[in-house]
Amino acid sequence: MTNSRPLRARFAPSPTGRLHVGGARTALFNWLFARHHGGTLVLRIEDTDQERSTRPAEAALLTDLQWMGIDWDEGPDCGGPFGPYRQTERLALYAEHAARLVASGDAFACFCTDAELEVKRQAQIAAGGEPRYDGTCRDLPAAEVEARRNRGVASVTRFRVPSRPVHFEDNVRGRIEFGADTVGDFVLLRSNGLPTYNFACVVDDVAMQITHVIRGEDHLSNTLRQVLVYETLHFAQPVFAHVSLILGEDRSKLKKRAGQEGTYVDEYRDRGYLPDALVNFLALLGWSSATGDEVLTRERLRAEFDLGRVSRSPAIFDVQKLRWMAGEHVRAAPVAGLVSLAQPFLAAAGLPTDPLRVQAWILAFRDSIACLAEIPVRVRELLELGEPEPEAAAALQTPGARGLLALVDERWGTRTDLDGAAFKVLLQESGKALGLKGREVFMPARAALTGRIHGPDLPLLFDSLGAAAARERLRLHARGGAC
RNA sequence: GUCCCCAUCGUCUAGUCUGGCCUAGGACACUAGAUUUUCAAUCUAGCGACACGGGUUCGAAUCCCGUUGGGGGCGCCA
Repeated sequence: MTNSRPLRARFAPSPTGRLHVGGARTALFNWLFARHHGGTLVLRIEDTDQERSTRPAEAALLTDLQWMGIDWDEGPDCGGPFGPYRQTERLALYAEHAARLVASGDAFACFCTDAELEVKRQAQIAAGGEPRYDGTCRDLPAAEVEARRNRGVASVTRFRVPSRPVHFEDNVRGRIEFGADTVGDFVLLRSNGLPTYNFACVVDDVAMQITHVIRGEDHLSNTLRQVLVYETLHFAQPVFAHVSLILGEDRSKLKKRAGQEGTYVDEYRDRGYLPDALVNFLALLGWSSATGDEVLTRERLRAEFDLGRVSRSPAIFDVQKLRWMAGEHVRAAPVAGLVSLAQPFLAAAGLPTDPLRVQAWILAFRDSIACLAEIPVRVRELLELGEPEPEAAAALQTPGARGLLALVDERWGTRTDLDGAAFKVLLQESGKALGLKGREVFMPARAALTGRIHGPDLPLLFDSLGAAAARERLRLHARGGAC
């Protein structure tokens, strides 16, 4: 169902909690799609659940999206020609359409209570059937409706579901068909006057002239209901695209409830992952580049994104692969950028943040980290020199080790211009003078400097430590020094 | 239970629409080797999959049917 209207996509979260990776992926696909085609992206807040929606959650949502580099053209914060963009601020619109449906006989008042409905549902399930509204109030005479209203009995407005099969075209799945009578009459307006999701969603997508609805597969059966509403209201339907879900390691839907570690976007921000890395990883969950490449910049993602390459089967969120990809992005990032991103993490850990030192640390550790929160951990390990590990102690006991360190110290003399590269030269020359092999000179030096036998390149380590600290540690083990 | 969706290495996937180029390609992880002063990074190699059963066809991972398995929905949540 292509049309020539200008392309408008939307992301419509409910502000009921933190943004989780599934929602983030949906937002990302919409963003990628809109930006790829030069269309408009709308951010709509679906806050009709007053119990659970909060303003702080909404603010957090925007923060998370912005951190990911997902921007929108119309939304609650920036307005737009089809606002307002919070559903609770559009109630008159829903009421109006609901009234139209009631007037045409396509909707009716229902006085059943929650408790009554729940009992019926349980009975239907027990009887081995599908739980659904049984039509109790479907054909109440107008006078009876009036009478109950006058008595002050609470009511909801239900959609009179027509008894006919429904089908729609899905951009990633093809034709989807539902037989007649697969759903019962569903609620349009609650007793408190607020619309339900399936109603508000249709009214708004139409009012906001949305042309493409890209959302999770969990909405497939909602789309059935929504299409019914589109049809009876004679609204033009958008193109639907249902993206498969992201599953947890237990293969079940990644729920908003407290789940496994790493299911919320803010966790990645807090850990100092590069947003482009998360974006890259999420994009590859259910989509792939035609080139087969996997480590992709945001620009390439945007240039190559294509709904036709979105996969139908669900994907499990593989934290291990995300960590690898995050590391790739760290290695590809400009050092200056990493320095400023690392500074807050160092400051929070009470560590120095002067740019030159931070740069030395970045250079030393960037090959082995996935996120910036790992920097202070590594720096602390480096700065806090404890007892040498057994292997390091052994390296310091090798014949010539202490003599070497002493010679280095002696040749170092009063020079103050020593950096990592110069230190390496000094080491090598001293070793040569004593007839030592590469390993015999580097291992004792490493052991003296860090108390360990593994770690980054020695010159990088030297610069990370600073000449003064390095020399101090060297002298500790030079000649007959204590252990 | 019922409706809908899905089904390729442990995981993400290419290939499926437009059957043959697929004795199924890549990536993560894992294993081994190379390289390096060590670790990491990097490079090379190895391991490893078309869920099953029927069709259709000269030929099927690709099309059809069934089975099984997995997921999602079935709310005055979204």
